Parts: sequence; C-alpha cells; structure tokens
Amino acid sequence: MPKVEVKINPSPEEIKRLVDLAFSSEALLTIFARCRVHYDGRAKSELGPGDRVILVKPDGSFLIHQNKKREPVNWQPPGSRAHLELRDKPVLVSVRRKPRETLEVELEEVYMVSVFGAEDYEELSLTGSEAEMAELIFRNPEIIEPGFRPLFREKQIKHGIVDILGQDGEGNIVVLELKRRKAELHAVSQLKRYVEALREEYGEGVRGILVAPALTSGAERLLRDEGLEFRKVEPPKRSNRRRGRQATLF
Amino acid sequence: MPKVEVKINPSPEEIKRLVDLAFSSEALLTIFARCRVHYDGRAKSELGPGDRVILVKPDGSFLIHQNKKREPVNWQPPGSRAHLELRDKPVLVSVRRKPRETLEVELEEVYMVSVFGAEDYEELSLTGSEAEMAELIFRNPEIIEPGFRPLFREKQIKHGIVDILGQDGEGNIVVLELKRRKAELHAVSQLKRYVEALREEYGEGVRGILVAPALTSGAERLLRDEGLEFRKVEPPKRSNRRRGRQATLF
DNA sequence: TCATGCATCTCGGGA
DNA sequence: TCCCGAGGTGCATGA
Repeated sequence: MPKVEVKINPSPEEIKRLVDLAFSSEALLTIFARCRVHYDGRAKSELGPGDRVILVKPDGSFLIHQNKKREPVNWQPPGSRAHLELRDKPVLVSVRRKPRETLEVELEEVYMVSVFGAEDYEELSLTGSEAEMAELIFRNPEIIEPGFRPLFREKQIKHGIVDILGQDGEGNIVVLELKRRKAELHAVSQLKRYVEALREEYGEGVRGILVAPALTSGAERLLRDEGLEFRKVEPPKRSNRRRGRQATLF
Repeated sequence: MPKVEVKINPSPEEIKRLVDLAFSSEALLTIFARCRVHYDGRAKSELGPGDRVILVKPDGSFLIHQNKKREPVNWQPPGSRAHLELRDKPVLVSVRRKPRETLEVELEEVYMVSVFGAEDYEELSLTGSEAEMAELIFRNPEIIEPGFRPLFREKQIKHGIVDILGQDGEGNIVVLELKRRKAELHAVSQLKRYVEALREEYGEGVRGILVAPALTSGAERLLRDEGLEFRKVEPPKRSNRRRGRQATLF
C-alpha cells in the first residue's frame, strides 16, 4: 500500500474522495489551493483570496500557511473536527468545542490534494531547558553560592509556584527563579511576587535570586530597585543522551 | 506555467533538482519523508526516524510536522538559509545566524517532493484584540467608571509600558492593564509593577484596575491582597469590516 | 476541568 | 539592535 496519494488539479469529486480518504484512514491531508478563510471563536478573522498550504492532521490539528513566517495564518488546535462541504465551491470546515470555534476555508482553486499515511513513533528529545537548569542546581547547589541548600522544586505558595525554594548558610529562605534565556522585566516581577508572599508568611529573612544566562537592562534596574539578586547560569546542554524514556541503569 | 510540480518517490537527483527549483524560484517546498532531525542552537534536540511533513518557505521559515499537534516538532524561523547536501542520504540543512542555529534533516526515504509557486497578497484581518479593547475604552471611558479620563496609551514608565494611563473624577492617577481573555496571576503582577512605579513618583493617589472578561481564582486573590481593582470588559468583535488597509471614505 | 508557567516561544512596535 | 509585551498563543503538569 503506497504511503502517498496525490492528485493535481482535482475535480470537486476527486477532492471529496481524497479528503474523505484522509479522514477515514487517519492520514495527513495536504492541500495547495487558492482560498479564502473565515474564523470565529476566541477572536474573529477574515483572510482574502490567496495561495496557501493547508494541513489537516489526524488528531484534528488544522493549519493554514501563507508563504511567509513560522506561524500559520489560521489554524485549529488538536481535537477539532473537520469535514468537506460541497457548496458552490468546496469548503473545508473545522469545528472545535470548548471553546466553540469554527474555521471555514473556501477552496476557490485547488492545485493539489495529497493524502500521506504517516507513521511516526518517535518523540523529540530536547536539552537545554529550564528543567535541566533546576537539575543542575540540585546536583551542584554551590553554583548559586556556598552554603546554599535547595529544598523544594516547583513549590506551590500563596501566589504562584516557586521554581526552587531553599536556604542559605545563614538560615534565610531563598527563592530561585530560573530562566533558560535572558531574563526580562516579567521574570523579576515573578520573583518579586514569590518573595513578597513568603515574607508575608516568614518575615524579612527571605532572599530572591534570579538565575539566568543574562538580564535585560530593565530587568537589572528593577532587580536592583527591589533588592533582589542575580546569578549568571547557562542552561546546560547534555551531549547526546535521550530524554524521557531514558536508559535505565540495569 | 503550472503552479505545482510534484514527484512521487523521487531519486536523489530528482530531489536535488526540485529543491533547487523551489529555492531559486521563491516557491514553497513541501516534502513527505521518513527522516531524522538534529537541532542545535538556543537549545539542542534529536528526533529519531519517522514520517513527517517538511515545509520550507521562501522567507527561510522551515517547519517539520509530525502527525499530531499544532506545533512543528522542529523548525527554523524566517531569515534562515536552507540547502540540500547529498551525503550517504540527502540532508536538508538550514542555518540561522544571530543566534547561530542549525537544523539538519536526514532524508531516509522521500515519498514525495513538491514545489508550489504560491502567490498571496492578502493579510489577515483580525478583531477581538486587546488593541480594540483600548480603542473601546478611549471612545467610552465610562465603561471603566463615571468620570474616568484616559490620557495615554502604551505609556512608557520606569518599569515597563502601561496599557492605558488616565485620571479618575477625584484626580487620582489610574493605571489600566487590559487582557483580552481571562486574566491570570501574571497580569496582576504586571499591574502591580506599574502601580508601584507610579506611586514611587506621584505618591499614594494611584489606582490600578485590571480590565478583562474574567479573572482566575489566583488572580482575584492577589488583586484583593494588593488593593487593586477589576472591571469586567469583553474584547469587542467588529462585525465585518477589514482591518489594516481599511477602506477609505472617498 | 481549571490554574499556572515554560517555550529553540513568535511577532510587532518603539527607542 | 535590544527591549517589552501580546497572542485565537500552544503545551505539559498538578490540583
């Protein structure tokens, strides 16, 4: 059985057949077409006629790509349900419930329809995340400062969830906010929110440290004004190993 | 000249020809293939073999889609430069400078290559944004409260940029933070940062109002604890008109 | 389900 | 260029 079926310049009947084939066989549907797009849901949008790539995945994900940018111009998330209606022109409709959102693609001219029975059992293995910065700090607490002891990870407090909660050599409570990239104002506000919530509960012996590879100018200014601290730490990149289903030791 | 050229089960030479055609003619390149993917840049990732859809746009955007989820599993942003190398297997390489990032796609089996000369001059017209909430408030300040006068939009202050800065009937300075959807802790922290910066400068006569269709439980708690206020406002959806290049009146 | 925060976030606007 | 914040953010994780 072939992985791919393609039709160039299909008739409406051929479009219908291939779209139904894709949906019934859990295959990836790809259409090259001149189309208009109407969206209504959390927001509302209109897109006039032009050539686009339309991708419908078996999990309901629906993407419309123009010839620029990384982002689809319109889309539906996984779990949406799509079907083809033959009106004057064929129209691809995708509906999401909760929140209710509808996407309609008027196919003015279809240049190509394809059905791709893609098989894929692999997951991405990624390194250099904030989670790995946290692991690094738990293994080597001295990179924060001598005497630092990390105690909790992702600790829920009154107004949010602290990345790492620990103590310094003097017995102060220490809040760490980690950022895998240059930290912005946003990150300082987050840290300040945690520090203030903990001072409310434990008094003045609470320090806040922003841990990141760098700071923006504004973040540095706010951090200084608020008496918070900074430690420069790069997110570690593991060399080769797989993440997730990690090799066990026996 | 046809809009689309497609080859099923192409040879390495045919792959090379079509990829070069796509890049030289500013066309959209779409490949269905079993591939492995290696990424190194801001982070680093590996993806084992599986069937994917690869999309390379003329602006350098590079997307690799699995058969699930809205998001590409790997990508490069616009401005990246791609080329095909014929090693043991053909390898698509995309490089971004600043920051340096490389994406390598080993093509283990290519089921289809296509070149789509897409023409598109339309831009998305979207309604229901935060910007439109701001316009609504400038036109109808009383939806905030009687006597409210909006004065500045996107006003830069010491620690950030305030959505709307105005005054109330008593002459207090009023900061509005707008959210087009349910406001979270993050939004309250933002508002608090602006209010504190302005109190630093102007004293206690500064009020902060979070303007959104709803609040999360945690946002409501923090807002209350900080003595900030809430006004329920839905983002307005225009009925039909085009946005951006709006129709002129003559 | 909701709430919370990360993300190779992307993207646009402004200084 | 950097900085800042919106986004139909998407997405995983926990309660």
